Amino acid sequence: MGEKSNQKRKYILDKARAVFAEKGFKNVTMKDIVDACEISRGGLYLYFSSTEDLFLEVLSVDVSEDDEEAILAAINGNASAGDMLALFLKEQKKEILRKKNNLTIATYEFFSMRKVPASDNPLKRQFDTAVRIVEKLIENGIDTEEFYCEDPLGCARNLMYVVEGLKVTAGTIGVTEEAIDKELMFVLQGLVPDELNN
Amino acid sequence: MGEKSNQKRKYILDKARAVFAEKGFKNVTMKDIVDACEISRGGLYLYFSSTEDLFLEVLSVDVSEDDEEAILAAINGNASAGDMLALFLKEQKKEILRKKNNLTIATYEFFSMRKVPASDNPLKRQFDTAVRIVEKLIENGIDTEEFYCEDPLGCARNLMYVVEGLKVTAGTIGVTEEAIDKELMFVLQGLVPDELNN
Amino acid sequence: MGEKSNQKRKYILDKARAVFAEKGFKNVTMKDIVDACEISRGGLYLYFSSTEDLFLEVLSVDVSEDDEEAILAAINGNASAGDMLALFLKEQKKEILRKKNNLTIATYEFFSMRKVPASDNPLKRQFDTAVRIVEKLIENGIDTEEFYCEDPLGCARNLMYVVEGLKVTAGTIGVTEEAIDKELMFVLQGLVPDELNN
Amino acid sequence: MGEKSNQKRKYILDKARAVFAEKGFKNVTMKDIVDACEISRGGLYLYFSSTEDLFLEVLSVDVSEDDEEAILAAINGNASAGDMLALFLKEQKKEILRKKNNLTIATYEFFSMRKVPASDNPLKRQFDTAVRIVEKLIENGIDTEEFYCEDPLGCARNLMYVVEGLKVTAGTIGVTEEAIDKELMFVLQGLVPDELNN
DNA sequence: AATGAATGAGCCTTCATTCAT
DNA sequence: TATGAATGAAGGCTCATTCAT
Repeated sequence: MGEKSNQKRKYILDKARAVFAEKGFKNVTMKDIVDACEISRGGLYLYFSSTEDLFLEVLSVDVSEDDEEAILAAINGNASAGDMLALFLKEQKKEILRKKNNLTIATYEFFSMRKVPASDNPLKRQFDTAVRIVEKLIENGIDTEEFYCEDPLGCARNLMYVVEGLKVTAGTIGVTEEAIDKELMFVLQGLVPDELNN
Repeated sequence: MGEKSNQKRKYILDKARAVFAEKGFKNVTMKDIVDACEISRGGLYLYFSSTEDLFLEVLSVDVSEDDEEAILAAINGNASAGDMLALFLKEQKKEILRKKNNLTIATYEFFSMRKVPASDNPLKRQFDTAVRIVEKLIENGIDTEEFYCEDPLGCARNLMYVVEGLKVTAGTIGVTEEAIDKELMFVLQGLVPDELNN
Repeated sequence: MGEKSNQKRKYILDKARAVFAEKGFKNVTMKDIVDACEISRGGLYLYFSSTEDLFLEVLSVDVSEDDEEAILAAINGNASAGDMLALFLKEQKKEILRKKNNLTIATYEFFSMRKVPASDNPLKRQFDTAVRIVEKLIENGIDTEEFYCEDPLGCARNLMYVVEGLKVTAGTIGVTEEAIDKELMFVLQGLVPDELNN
Repeated sequence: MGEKSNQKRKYILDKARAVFAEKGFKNVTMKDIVDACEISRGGLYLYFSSTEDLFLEVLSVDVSEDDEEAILAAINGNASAGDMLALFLKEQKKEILRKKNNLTIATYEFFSMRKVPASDNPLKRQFDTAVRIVEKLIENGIDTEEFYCEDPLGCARNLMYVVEGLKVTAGTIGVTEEAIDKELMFVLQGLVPDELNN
């Protein structure tokens, strides 16, 4: 039972994610979810009591699944720092570009309305986690002399704000893959020791 | 009477701005505006026919008032490049921080839903304009040897993406003034000739 | 004053007639009238207090202007009975066919909703008047041996019910001019002495 | 449940019919229907999405139930032509007179507003069908020498236009049963061989 | 657990009517 | 007289939520 109902929860969250990604937050109705899941109205309420409830859960699944493992990989990894940072940025790029599965705007919509204490704010957790990962990677790179940087934390934060800016731009103005590459490259350039830049 | 009704339009737009700033775009109903303006339902429709209509007008007031003069200042200015860039960033900072009057999230919401041809997209125009201004300022700074930078355009873009990221973060997670300063400083640091950095 | 305002009343009624003819009764708003007359909202209310008021007046103008003179013509006329009946039917046909000026449907709409005492009902007055005219013409025709008919009143009523049927059909299904001719001819046929029919 | 919801559809259509009969088409709001049915606003929308939708369904129920069987009766009947025509007219009379259930005016209103291609126009179909039935009956009557008529089709059409005129008059001016009898009798009179008329 | 019909609150929009000028 | 901005009632429609089965 608990098992079965857990499976169904996951099933619903998965479908709901797609709906939020497509329509944002406010435009999504319980009916949209019901339709996407092909279950009954009453059925949905057995698992989730509102779109807010659903959205928060969708987000937390996202964070825990995606980023936790990234953290582990970053810390336990045995690849070179440069390679790992490249990998990390590739993931970010994929996230920026993915059309049909991007919760960015829905997330902005959602959190712009409610005053969530910072500690509970999954958005903040996600951002901070990413910064810490990048910082770690840069430090590793400095140790192996792949990178040069006087302020790894500042640099990590700079990178993540740029990523944030790109995400939002992608969802509104639109960005090309080339534009993203150019932007990320610009930041990375600052990490490479001068003699290697030429 | 054209005069009077024009005044009322402005009054409504002003109140509406505050509402959009507080609630974003999708969460705003005509009723919200009506309540904020303390006018009748029918009265509002005399001036604006939908929240979209309202929002676009609010935006266009914004753009024309703020940015045009900034462009002029940048081009005709006789202050030093560094001062002018500082001034520009101070404006951006004010924009990022203003709580009760920040349309960032509403704007993202709005434009994430419709496919506006890039050329018509005020968001894009605003962004591109800002980048050009910053690029120009950096180039001036290089001429006067205040700055050092090998890629003024890339640097300008980097700065504006960071600003974009900060705006969105301010509207969702929240940022402190110190955090903004730190972030902008980090970028500026990269512009200062090395010998001056110490 | 009285003179001037009387002129304006007529002007408004004339414009209103066209509007009712085009849109029926219920679909017409005071704004429609105001627009058609190119006067102000408040101005209209100085003359008429509702669309009902307007419509009733439009109708009574219609009746008095059109039919009264027809009555006179019928009674005082010196043309032959056959010619006069032909003339009368030509008028009816014009009425049935006129697209842009036909109050039939509006009238049905209007009177189907309110219980107007028969004596006040302009629709009834109009119908009865027409029947009396036709009856009179038939009787004249019998006197001059142009017509043969044992029941002039019955025949007149039959004719007018057919006209009524044609009007309504014209406004809903649509009828061609030929169809009207055929129908009216069929009725007239019954009035012509047998020997003349061949 | 398809069963149950079908029952409710019929229930609503039945109540709606009465409302349309009383108020015509344009004067009817969804709220009127809701009140008549004593269901909730939302509940009605579960079954019908507009008054147009409702009205068309009310009409189609009407047509299919009433007229189809009349056609069959007319063609397969074994009664005398005179009896059958009398029966047919009795039906028409009932239709003309029924107060609480007469869709005539509503139907006129409805179809006067939209341009329905003649072939799709149920009003036209109904009229044409009736004419054909009457024509057939007259022809039968001629065969059995009950009737005399040189133009059965013309005569049938004349009858139906009179019926149409009577319907509309009943819905607006009002007619008594006697008036209807008189009118129909007048038409029938023309069908009876002269020697029988005396 | 699951269903989906039903409810009613709430927003949208239009329009008759008023009223200060 | 004449204007037209302003109001508020009324009807349209959607949707979260409940509940009998």
